Amino acid sequence: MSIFSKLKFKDQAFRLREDAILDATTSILATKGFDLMTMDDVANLIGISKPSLYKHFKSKEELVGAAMIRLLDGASEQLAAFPETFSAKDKLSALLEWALRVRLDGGLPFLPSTSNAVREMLMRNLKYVGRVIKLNSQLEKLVIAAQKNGDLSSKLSSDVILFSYYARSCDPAVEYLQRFSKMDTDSIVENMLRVCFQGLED
Amino acid sequence: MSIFSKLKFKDQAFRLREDAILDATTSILATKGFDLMTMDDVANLIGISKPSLYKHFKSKEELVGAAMIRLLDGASEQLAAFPETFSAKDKLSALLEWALRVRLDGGLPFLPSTSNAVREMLMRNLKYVGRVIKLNSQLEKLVIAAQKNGDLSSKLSSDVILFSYYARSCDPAVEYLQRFSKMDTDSIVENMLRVCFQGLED
DNA sequence: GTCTATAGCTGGATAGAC
DNA sequence: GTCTATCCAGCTATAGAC
Repeated sequence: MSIFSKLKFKDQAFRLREDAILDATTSILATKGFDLMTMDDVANLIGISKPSLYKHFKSKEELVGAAMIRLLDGASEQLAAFPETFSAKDKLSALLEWALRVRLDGGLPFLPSTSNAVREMLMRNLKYVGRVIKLNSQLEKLVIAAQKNGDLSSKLSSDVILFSYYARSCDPAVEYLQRFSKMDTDSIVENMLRVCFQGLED
Repeated sequence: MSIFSKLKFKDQAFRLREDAILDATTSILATKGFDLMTMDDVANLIGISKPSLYKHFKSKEELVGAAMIRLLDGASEQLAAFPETFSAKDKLSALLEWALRVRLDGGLPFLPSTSNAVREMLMRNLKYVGRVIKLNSQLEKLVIAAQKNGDLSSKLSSDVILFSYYARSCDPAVEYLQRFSKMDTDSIVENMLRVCFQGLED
């Protein structure tokens, strides 16, 4: 028992600390973005020194990659947990709602939407790319199924729908509404979903 | 004549060079973003030295501010040039189309959408803020008029519509479609406009 | 006004003591 | 594994020669 439990305990503590590091990283990424986030920021926020941080993640790229992977895994979990009674469009809507709430709660947007450099960096991270491909193929199937149902427009190609769907998960209108209007979280989410699926007309 | 024309000539050459600098700045901003754009990048692209660049713009912030101001002025010009036969919604649609085409042609997105730091920097630029306020008030009036017409939804607050409209002008789906699909510029614009106003359903 | 050269600073990453 | 101290590259901005 002794050795194994000790290892296990160490491993647990290690994982807990890594999770704390990723929490800090996520929070800073969400506010400052990749370029302005420094390793000192992360280390200071959790009260360790920079070299200690580098014992856990050997580069800034790897650290950010790990945070993004955790986010994608969260999305996959959500998707898997939706009841089978949900239609394809229900699932897409519910997942977008989850992503918007994560962001409104100080979390990350899915996509490094503006920065080519960040996207390219992530695309060199095989683990991350694997997660993206898996999630993307699931969502693509949902889009196509919803189009067959008539729940999403058949006048649009599935590419257009899928990319626009991704874009809504990191729509800057969310932050503008949070900052400049008096709307509460639920109203913002409700309105963003409506705009996504019904558009600005009607 | 001599003195005046000489001054005028110098002034003209100066303006031409400034325009070239702003073109270079715009192009680099569009690809690398603010944080990764260096003053060396700008100077090298137009073949002058960095100190010469600083003779024209006394800081990176001022340079980027000037580029953004020129962009906003372009938008205002467009808006003023639309025929009076256009409805409020026609104008909003045509202006969004113009913005999307500018971006597809390698230009800047309107908003520093992701980066708080860039937005805050711009908000310290009074000239820029003045342009934003002016354009915003024009667009707000158009939105409200279009809602009265029934051309835009009255179930949404004008804030939600306006912020979502801004967001569409820097929608990352544009770049994704340009990069990963085989669609041509006109099709991308057409689809983006449709998604903006009609949404993903229908 | 244009350049070369450099100051001054910041941030990613590491050496080496404990 | 943790820290202090430091290296080194790259960037903004400027001094000073021509």
